[in-house]
Amino acid sequence: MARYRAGLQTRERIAAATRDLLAQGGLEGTTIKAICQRAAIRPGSFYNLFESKDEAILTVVREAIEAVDPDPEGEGTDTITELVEAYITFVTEQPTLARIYLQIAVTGGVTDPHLHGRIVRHGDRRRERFAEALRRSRADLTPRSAVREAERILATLNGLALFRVLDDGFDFTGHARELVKPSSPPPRQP
Amino acid sequence: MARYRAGLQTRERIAAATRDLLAQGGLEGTTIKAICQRAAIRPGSFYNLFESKDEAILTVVREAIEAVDPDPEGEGTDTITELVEAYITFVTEQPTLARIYLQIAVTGGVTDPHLHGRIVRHGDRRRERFAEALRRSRADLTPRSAVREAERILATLNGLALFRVLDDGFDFTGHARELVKPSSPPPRQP
DNA sequence: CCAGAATTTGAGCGAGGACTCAATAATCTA
DNA sequence: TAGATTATTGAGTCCTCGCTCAAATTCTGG
Repeated sequence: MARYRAGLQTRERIAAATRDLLAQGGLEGTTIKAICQRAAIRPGSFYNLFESKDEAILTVVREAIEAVDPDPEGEGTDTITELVEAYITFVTEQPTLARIYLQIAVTGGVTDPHLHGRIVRHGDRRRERFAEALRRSRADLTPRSAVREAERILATLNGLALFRVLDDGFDFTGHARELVKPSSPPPRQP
Repeated sequence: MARYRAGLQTRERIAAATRDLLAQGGLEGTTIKAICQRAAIRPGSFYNLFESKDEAILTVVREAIEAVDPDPEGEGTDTITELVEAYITFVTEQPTLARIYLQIAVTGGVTDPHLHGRIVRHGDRRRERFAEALRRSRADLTPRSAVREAERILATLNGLALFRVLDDGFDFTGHARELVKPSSPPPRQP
């Protein structure tokens, strides 16, 4: 589809425009017209480089999620703390994309069966990843109980992200860090 | 607006149709056409009984928010276990409303400022309620730490509900009950 | 039963959405 | 540089959306 330099550059401009629009106005304000305006192109160019509007949006969301992955190679060396920190970064530095991420999980999961499959698979992978990280640091955990605790931690993280979406002032970071440091009381530096 | 029996009944049918559609396909799939089709009426009737599409949606949303609150009188006698059990009942017996409840938590907060206010106020009330119940059963908690733990529990509950929305088989009830019985291992009756 | 009010109908409006396509221009490869 | 491929254009299609309204029908209190 895109093979020449010009096309690849334009594709990047479109992605950037989509990213900006999503970040400032959510799904609602992200129209083809707006994307084209911001990327300084005409609709025909958009559809020469992207299959559909959804493809552009999913591209941006996937990029955002991957950009924050502490272990993109999948070496299985990441710790639970690193995984949580990655999520903290994602939620605090890309709050709107985080909202879209949750939005797609709740709404898109029901509408489109293909998207639903993607989301479920992503969730499974994520749960396994957390469970493995847990077992690496705590040998006493059985595979079963590691999965269970991974589920609890992930649920809490998502729920906390939900609060943060509603209230910018919510202490998402502090809450999330406490999750993986349950033994010691919250530190205080006077 | 609606004064005769026929009108009141139709109004209820429209609300039910809106509720079902919201749960099924989210805001996206909830169009006037779809609502009318499901309620077996024509658009004119809809607009004779509702000001706008938003009014119908807000009606359903208000119902969902109120359904999550088991003790609207606020007598201040409920325990944390009762509150969690109420949420379990809500999620498992009213999955439709539960899904809507989560959807508006993610999406509704941004678009409509009036709705945003409602959601935030609901969240504040709920957080205080959980915190007070916690303090009643555990005298050692400071007001501050009670609120903090209430936030954590509520976040986890919402996150678990999100998983449950995506996967009917997810053990929401078991997870939720473990949250308020952290000291003892899960009981087993042979 | 009847007059007035409420309810229902259904074609259709204007706006805005995603998307198309034939023609032209730009770019790369051999 | 010629030929082939890709990129860009932009007017325009088709669709669906929320919503309207005059006319017909149904309901209810007196």
